[in-house]
Amino acid sequence: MDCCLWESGFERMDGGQAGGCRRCEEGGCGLLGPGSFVPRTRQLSRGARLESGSSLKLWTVLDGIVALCTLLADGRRQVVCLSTPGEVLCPPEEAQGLSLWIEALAESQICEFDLSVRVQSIASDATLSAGLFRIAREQVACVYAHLVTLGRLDGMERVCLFLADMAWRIGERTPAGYRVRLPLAREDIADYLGLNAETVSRIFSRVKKARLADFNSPTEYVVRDLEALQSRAPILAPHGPAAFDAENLTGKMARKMEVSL
Amino acid sequence: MDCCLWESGFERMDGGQAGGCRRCEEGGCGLLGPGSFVPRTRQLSRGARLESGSSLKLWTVLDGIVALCTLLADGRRQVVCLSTPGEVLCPPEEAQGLSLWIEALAESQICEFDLSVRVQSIASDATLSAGLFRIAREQVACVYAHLVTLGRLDGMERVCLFLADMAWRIGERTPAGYRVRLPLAREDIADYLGLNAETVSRIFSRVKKARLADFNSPTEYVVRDLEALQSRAPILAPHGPAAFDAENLTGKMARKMEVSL
DNA sequence: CGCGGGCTTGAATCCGCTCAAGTGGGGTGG
DNA sequence: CCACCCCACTTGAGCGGATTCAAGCCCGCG
Repeated sequence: MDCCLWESGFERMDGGQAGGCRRCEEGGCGLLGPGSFVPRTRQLSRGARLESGSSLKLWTVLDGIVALCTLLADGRRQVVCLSTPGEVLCPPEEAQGLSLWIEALAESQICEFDLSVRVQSIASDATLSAGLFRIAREQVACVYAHLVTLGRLDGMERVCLFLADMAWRIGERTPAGYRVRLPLAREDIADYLGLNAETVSRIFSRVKKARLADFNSPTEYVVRDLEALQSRAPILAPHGPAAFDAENLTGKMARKMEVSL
Repeated sequence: MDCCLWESGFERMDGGQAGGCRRCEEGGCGLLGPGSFVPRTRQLSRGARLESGSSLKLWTVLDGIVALCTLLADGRRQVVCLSTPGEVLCPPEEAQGLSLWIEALAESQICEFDLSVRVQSIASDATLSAGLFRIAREQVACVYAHLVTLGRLDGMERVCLFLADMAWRIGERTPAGYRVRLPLAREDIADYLGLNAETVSRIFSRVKKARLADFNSPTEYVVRDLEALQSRAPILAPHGPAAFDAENLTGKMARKMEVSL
């Protein structure tokens, strides 16, 4: 089953001939090329889990939102990273005795490639392994930023960064600003930010009071001034600048980077 | 300059013929093979920094201890990862606008490879890029564990995990237990653990009082019962099980992993 | 209409931080 | 050799932010 065939909403790269879809262009389908690996799409309902088991797998999120999760013995949970449509995941099976899994936080579709079926290809195909290296490298940079967030930012900063990041990733631009439909529960957000659900809720109220975002409902907010929100955190939103249109943003980014030195 | 020639203490893999040293066997020299890249050893005194700039570089720590650091605009610092002798580093230049650098936390020696000088090799050499993928992947697993530490463990747990991890990495086994010469300042430990120096000091005192470790001086401690120390944290020490002799540890690890599910 | 789950808000507690004072060991200069 | 200094570390007091526990609210659903 080809991920592009799964739903007609996903455009094929070449009009339907070879494998690969636009959503995967930068990810699985783009990297693995047409034909050599067989992708498989999966529909995940909220709470559903995927584990790579002992095999090396690669996933591209097509729709929804998924988390890479882990759980401690006493039930404490940590969301290690959040992935939104278009992003590629290739997580290790476990990290130092902590088992990891992919969990859908909302109804999601995901495209799966099992690389283990052709292990030699990985060792002998330079393009493929260079691509995997690139993916792993991006993941490293992303986790570093999140690690700094958990290690050094306070609650307000974490939440503002999260809201700005989500606006960039899944917000839709409207005349009133960025409108974001948040498909996450407070608990999920808390587990991502290293806080607890009540604290997240309280901080959302403060954000609202400070007019940094308007919450129309528990699952939707609008950001009028994304930069004001972003500037509340001393780190750039992980997915910000790339998704932003060029304008003078590069200059702004350079300035921020300078400051952060 | 070949890293093995730098100091006679580092044994060559093949008795001196081709490049590569034992310390690098699993890292730079082992991966890059003799001859194709020229390693360069550097002596770093405490506080010295290395930056990859725009080029892709790979470092193997030969001696001492180095940190991958970042700094926020207001001076908050976070140590993203700590590397001890034998470990390989290939960090991105920056993570979401946060610039990263390698900083020696004690007198250190490090072996550097500049991969940019032969960019095509990376794209066309499958063995090389597969090796880089493996390195990046290990780094991802390591950072995930640290991220969970910062997100969900309290001070005591973080410190116990740190002390156990260091015992495994740089402790020497003596009849009295593991003796560890800690070449780090309290501030550095704090920046690694997302705490502050005073808190680290206070928790060290608690650890001492609880007889989990004896501090002979601010820079040396002895752990009698490594397992007792380790069990204070609900995560395995990042570098623990591998450095531990086999005995029944695999069984214990399996049990822990089960529980953590 | 009642139920339940997720969200919000409040009160009390606890943990880590800030600020500040005190201690100890290594190094320098007299 | 000793006195002194300096810096890192330790320890204490008070504060503030996040958690816990608990109550109340909102909304969808049976």
